[in-house]
Amino acid sequence: MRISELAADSGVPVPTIKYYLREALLPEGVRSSATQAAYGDLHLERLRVIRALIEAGVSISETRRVLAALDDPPESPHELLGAAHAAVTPQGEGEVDVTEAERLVEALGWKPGMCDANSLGGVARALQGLDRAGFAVSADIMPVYLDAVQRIARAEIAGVPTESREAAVRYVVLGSVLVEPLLLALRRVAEQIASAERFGA
Amino acid sequence: MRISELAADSGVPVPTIKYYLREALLPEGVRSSATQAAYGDLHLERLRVIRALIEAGVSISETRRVLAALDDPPESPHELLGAAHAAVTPQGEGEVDVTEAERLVEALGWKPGMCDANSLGGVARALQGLDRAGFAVSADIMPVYLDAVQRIARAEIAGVPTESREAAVRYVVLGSVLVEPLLLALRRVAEQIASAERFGA
DNA sequence: TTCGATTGGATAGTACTGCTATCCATAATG
DNA sequence: CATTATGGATAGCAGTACTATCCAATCGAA
Repeated sequence: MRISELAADSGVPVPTIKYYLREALLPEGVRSSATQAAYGDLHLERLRVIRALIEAGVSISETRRVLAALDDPPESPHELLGAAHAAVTPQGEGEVDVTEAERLVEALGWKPGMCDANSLGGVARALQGLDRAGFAVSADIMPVYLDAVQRIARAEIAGVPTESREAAVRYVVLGSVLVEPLLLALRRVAEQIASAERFGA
Repeated sequence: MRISELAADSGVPVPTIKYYLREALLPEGVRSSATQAAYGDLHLERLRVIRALIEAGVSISETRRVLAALDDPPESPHELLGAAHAAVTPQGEGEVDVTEAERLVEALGWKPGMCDANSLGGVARALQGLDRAGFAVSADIMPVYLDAVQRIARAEIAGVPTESREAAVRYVVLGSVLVEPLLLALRRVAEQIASAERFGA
């Protein structure tokens, strides 16, 4: 497959594909001469993953890290999850106090060292953002959040396919990243429905 | 309070405050002369909300719409929620097929017209993104997602304060937007814990 | 009252991101 | 042999969130 066919099949313009090649999101094709390279179905598939990640709001550099995790799977699925999360979790600038976050996630069975520092920092930064806006999450609702994310996470992790490592890699990396917009969108719809139920349409 | 005090108290540099004034995120102070204006605690509070929204990844124009919803609350809390969601829901470029999304959210008690088209479109676009990446959400997990977001939404809507309209406005607008990073961060931590439980630390 | 500092207002510049356009020598193709 | 496509390089562009500079007016301390 030549680059123009790859562009036609994927719907991504040739200059953009060249850009992804430059940015090392897409591996180079097999060179057959100085002005020719052949691309295969793997390139097409990879291109679709790239587009999905970028449209989901993942930046180029994060996408590169996610793809690196896909290409170079660590030993255990657990480390893989960490790599995928590290690739995509926004790492905040300043220091944050994680003690509140630690206290919170103890309800999930958390113990020190059980998850990477940056993920915990993400919780801490989210709490900080709410706090600085003067918004307090009520004590009634936080347990609901914790219970809900625990149900989600357990079902997701229980569903990790074990027969093939490649399948597990795909599942964990894409699942943790690409499902985020789905969950947020579903929450919005659910809020509107619950609101209609309570306040009337 | 002068602009320099506002900057000192909020931690936001003066040129940035000027920028927010230009962008109409922050209302002007009370002018006492051609080169003097007084800012009050409302400005300080507003500034904190602006920073929280922007740090949560909300763009300037979305922030402006969220603040407009805060300032100009519609009749019912239900419409308010719609306004907040419309302000902050990314509206995709192309057309999407929402029939799959409709079918999905019927499990939440959804009926035609029960939520605004763009929120449903958000679900459809998220599904499309997953699909194009070749990632299928398993039939076992989707019900867990639906159940989890429904629990979350019901608890949130049940907690809407009714005694004061202003409190309800704050709750709905900030709650729907600023809690998003918290939920995503909690999910990541919960996934890591569930993963550690299943695969060993 | 004088003089440096501050303010509002305007305008322009910056850094970054995700492309997009153009050019070129080379090489495949009809 | 003329047309077209390719890889590679470089430059440009549009959008976003600031940041910097300048100015005349005015405040406020000496």
